[in-house]
Amino acid sequence: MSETAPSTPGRDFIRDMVERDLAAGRHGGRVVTRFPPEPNGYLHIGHAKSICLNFGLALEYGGTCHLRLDDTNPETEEQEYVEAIQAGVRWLGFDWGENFFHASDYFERLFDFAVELIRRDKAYVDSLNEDEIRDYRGTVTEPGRNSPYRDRTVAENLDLFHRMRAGEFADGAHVLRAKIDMSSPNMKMRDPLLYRIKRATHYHRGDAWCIYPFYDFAHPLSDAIEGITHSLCTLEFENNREIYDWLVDALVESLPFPDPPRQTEFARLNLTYTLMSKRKLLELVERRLVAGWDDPRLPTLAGLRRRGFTPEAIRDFCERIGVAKANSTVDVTLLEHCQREDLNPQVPRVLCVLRPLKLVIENYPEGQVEELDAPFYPHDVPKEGSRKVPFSRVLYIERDDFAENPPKGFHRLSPGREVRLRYAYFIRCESIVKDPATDEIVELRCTYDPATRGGSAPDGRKVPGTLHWVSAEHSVPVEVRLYDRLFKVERPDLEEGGFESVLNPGSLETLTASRLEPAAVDPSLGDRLQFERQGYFYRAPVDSTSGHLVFNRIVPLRDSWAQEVQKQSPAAAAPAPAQKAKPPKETEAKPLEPLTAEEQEQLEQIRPTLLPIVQGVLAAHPTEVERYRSGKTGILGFLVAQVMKQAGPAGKANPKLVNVLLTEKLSGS
RNA sequence: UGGGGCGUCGCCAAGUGGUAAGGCACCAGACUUUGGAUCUGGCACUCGGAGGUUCGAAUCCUCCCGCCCCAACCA
Repeated sequence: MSETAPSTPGRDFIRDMVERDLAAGRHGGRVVTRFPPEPNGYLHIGHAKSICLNFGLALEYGGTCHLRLDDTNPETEEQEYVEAIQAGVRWLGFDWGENFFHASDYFERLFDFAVELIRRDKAYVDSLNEDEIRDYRGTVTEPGRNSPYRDRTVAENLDLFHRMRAGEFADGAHVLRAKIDMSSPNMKMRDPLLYRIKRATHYHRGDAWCIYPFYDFAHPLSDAIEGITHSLCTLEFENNREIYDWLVDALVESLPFPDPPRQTEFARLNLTYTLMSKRKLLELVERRLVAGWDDPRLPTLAGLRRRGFTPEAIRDFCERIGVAKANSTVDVTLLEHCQREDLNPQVPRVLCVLRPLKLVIENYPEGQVEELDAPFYPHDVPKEGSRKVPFSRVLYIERDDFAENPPKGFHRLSPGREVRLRYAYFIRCESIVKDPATDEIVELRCTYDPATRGGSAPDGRKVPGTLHWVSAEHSVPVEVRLYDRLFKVERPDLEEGGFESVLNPGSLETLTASRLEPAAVDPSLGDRLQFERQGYFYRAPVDSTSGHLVFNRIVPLRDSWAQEVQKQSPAAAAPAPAQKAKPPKETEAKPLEPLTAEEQEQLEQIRPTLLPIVQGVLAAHPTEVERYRSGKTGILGFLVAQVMKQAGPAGKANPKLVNVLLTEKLSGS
């Protein structure tokens, strides 16, 4: 793992639990976790949360974390996914060492566990068909009924189960079920299915088996086989925990470790403006709504990686979102923030004009070229390095940086206005050249001030803004892909008409005429660069060819001018902020119950002992006293606590009397 | 509706009987050769609601409300 991996993870209920278990000596002091994906899809940032949690826990407590493929359903699983999963975990920066496992490698042992269960009369072969099983299960409000096959003898069940394995029956003819309780209020406990007959080639086991265990059976027992101590999963498995415990407890004597693993659930990650369910991601891929599992607009690890996100940023993000049990949707701006924070202090700044507008400097000699010094890092990034940027008579600037009729607050170029070209000269716009046919601005005619070389004026005059630019002749053409959120709404999954209706048509904008300063072509600068005033970009390795450079925008820079423009647009101004005028709540503390005569007497008795303490506390906490007097009366509780502490062992002082005394002193001098 | 969970700022999230942390977002200002970064300040008199217990409640008790999960031979 890279050394930038966070070393001070946040506190959460899971780490609290692990520490309690460690303190109690459970599991012989071991901490063993696992990340158990099913190889039926690509990993996404929601999995990253789980990976960071499981591997992070192991790292923090000197334990290990296993990577285990939960491959019990041959129909949906593929080797391609296995490799993508391994690549994803490794890319994130985690190492499973020797601990790479397949649940399907445990099939023989799992079969033996099932036989053991049958011998104990805790499992039976059921011969109801699928519909009947559903029917017998009952509903959430009505109990289920026992299957007519539920009372088969142990011998009969043993025989049938072995013959299921031997392939004597058709798919679906029989299943193995746990014998628990068909009237359990927990639907999951109504004799859950343990094994089904399914003739399908397994990507890892081939045709070795024609019966396959279900998740509810395979998962807890795989955990037990591996000596997992803490089995962490997401909230939707809460109801399955009862089976988990039932199984590991039922088979505890046959298990390799004395303390069985226990399952703990936490909330899965949701992110705004995207989708996180494997099913919907698959749909996007299969319907070609995106270019593939690694489409840079997708929240898949493959997509984020191809987009240019860094594992450091993703780990930081996973740490900041915390781990809890409340369903939540994290604002994607937090992810973007983490990515900027990671890149800001380390990547070189270069100049790239995304949408070029030609600019001719009329008083600059034709054919002249100057090499201007430009540092790679701004003053606030403590890194060294610079390059030469060629300056000439014909340049390109960003189209957005010129306005014929500048709106209020516009700091850039407009007719007659002077601005600075970054690291170069002050220029003034003298005239505009338009295409007579379309009226489109095709060229700007400017003059420069030779005295401002480097970007500052000897006479100290100021300029409203600084623009990035490139020399037309020396810059190199590049393709730039501007990625934006895939959906137009925060919660596409909640959309009535399906997520397709809210796809953002502008989620990918491909710019083919962008121009990059020549020095930035050098690959030794690194794969990630900041294009000044635009954002962080990634020299996309899979999309670039030797003669054709492609840059992906990872994340734009914050843009307060764009926000200003937003605010000024009439569309944005429409929704009047419904100011929730909450009437000030009457919070006057209910008056303290008057002291009884007895209490009054007590007070007088104890006053001499308590008074010095009260005064001491008051003197020791002048700011609190000040805040109390300015209306923050809640602090009284804090002051009472201080007096109580000093008054000696609990119970010595009557808090009510302390309260009275304190209030008296506070309202007095 | 039976069962299992969860409700603390716009979004996450600490806090578990004694002053409602922090981050993102947002707002204002300073600084600035990136409208970036940085810095400063502002952002919950109150914790889903109502009662109760207590000197003192987001924390304990009671009732209520809302949201999520469970009736695949998926995981």
